[in-house]
Amino acid sequence: MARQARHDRHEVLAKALELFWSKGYHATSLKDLELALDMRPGSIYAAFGSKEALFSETLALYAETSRAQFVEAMEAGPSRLAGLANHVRRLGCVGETGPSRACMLVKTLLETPDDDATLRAQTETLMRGMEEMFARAFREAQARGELGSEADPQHLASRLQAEIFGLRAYAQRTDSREKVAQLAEDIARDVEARALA
Amino acid sequence: MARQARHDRHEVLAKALELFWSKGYHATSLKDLELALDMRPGSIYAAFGSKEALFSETLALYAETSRAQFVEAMEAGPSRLAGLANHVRRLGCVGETGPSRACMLVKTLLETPDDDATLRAQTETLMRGMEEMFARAFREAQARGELGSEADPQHLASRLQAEIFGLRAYAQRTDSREKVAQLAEDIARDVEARALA
DNA sequence: CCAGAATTTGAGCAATCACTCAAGAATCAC
DNA sequence: GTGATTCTTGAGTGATTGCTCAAATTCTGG
Repeated sequence: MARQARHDRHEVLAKALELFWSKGYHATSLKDLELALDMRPGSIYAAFGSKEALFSETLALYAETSRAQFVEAMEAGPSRLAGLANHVRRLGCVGETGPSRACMLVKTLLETPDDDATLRAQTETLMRGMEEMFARAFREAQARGELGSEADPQHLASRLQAEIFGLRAYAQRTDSREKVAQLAEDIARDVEARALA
Repeated sequence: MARQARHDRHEVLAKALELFWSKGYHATSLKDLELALDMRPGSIYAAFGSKEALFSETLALYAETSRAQFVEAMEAGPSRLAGLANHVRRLGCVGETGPSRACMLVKTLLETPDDDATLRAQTETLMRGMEEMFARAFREAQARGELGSEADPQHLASRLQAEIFGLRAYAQRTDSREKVAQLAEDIARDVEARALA
């Protein structure tokens, strides 16, 4: 048959994710990638095709990881609204884990020029996916009677996503984990406060 | 004496602002600047010293413009809280004016690598300045009895800034001006709702 | 031990990057 | 006009960019 690959694809993607998330797409050079992945340009291109394609896979991995974290937080909560609040509170504790505090999707959205339609479309799709998960959680909360029937789950989802965007961008600004945790607590309380008495 | 300069410095800065705000620092090349400013590299460097220095001046201009808009919104409102709400509602109508919907300070914060201490420090300073203006407005609202004495103006300012970060990042995501305006309205109402009856 | 398939290597490609500088052009006082 | 001063020009700098590809390497089946 053939020679076996030296690198595990998933591990390589994880390393690339760390680098891209930390530095952003434009500021990450192939030299940086060669060092971080311990691969020479030929191998990188044989495996992923281009810097942009690698970044794209990386972004998908990020979104999938985020999704998993959300599901975990939802399952931990006694109710749908509590699950959402859990998720927000956990986001308030960033910095111990990831290479950046800000959401990688937001970083990508803000640094992607208008003319790069492909990457922009992918980011938009992944963001809509996240928002749709929030919307579903709110819808289920409504169906379970946690939420009043006059509430608009889709709108609540948009609002929550915007607040999370803001929380994490602010987290990138400040060094105070305490302050970020406090902001997350505020948002989580607002979510819980929508519950019917 | 000497030859007079062909370009007005302020106009040039405004053009550079538009370009940098639209494309981001890294994605903007000197070729782009030469075209947008109608200046050759020699003139650009004679006038500003470096790409980074030009960007820095540009960022300061952006912050100053934002500050002026905030002051205008505050003066338009019958009260401090109303002024803050005005400001938020106006931010919900972005897209008609600027080259990007997202805040340039946030874009810069998210694309600036950790090792670029200078630019990071400038961004942080400008952001703190904005937050401080919010804090002062809340403090004045408290002094005027618009706000309960148990409220924490500094914290309210942080929260508002995070919400604005999120609103504008979300605005970059969606095409629906209507949705953005709705989110801005939500935030504005929350500010007004803190008023004592 | 070998033929062949799969993978890795790294020198090197054209293009672009931010930037420089000697020369030319424009405007002043006289 | 003339000389002095300032600004603009644009070809060209070395470095770096994303990327290629022929050769070397490492594996498998027979």
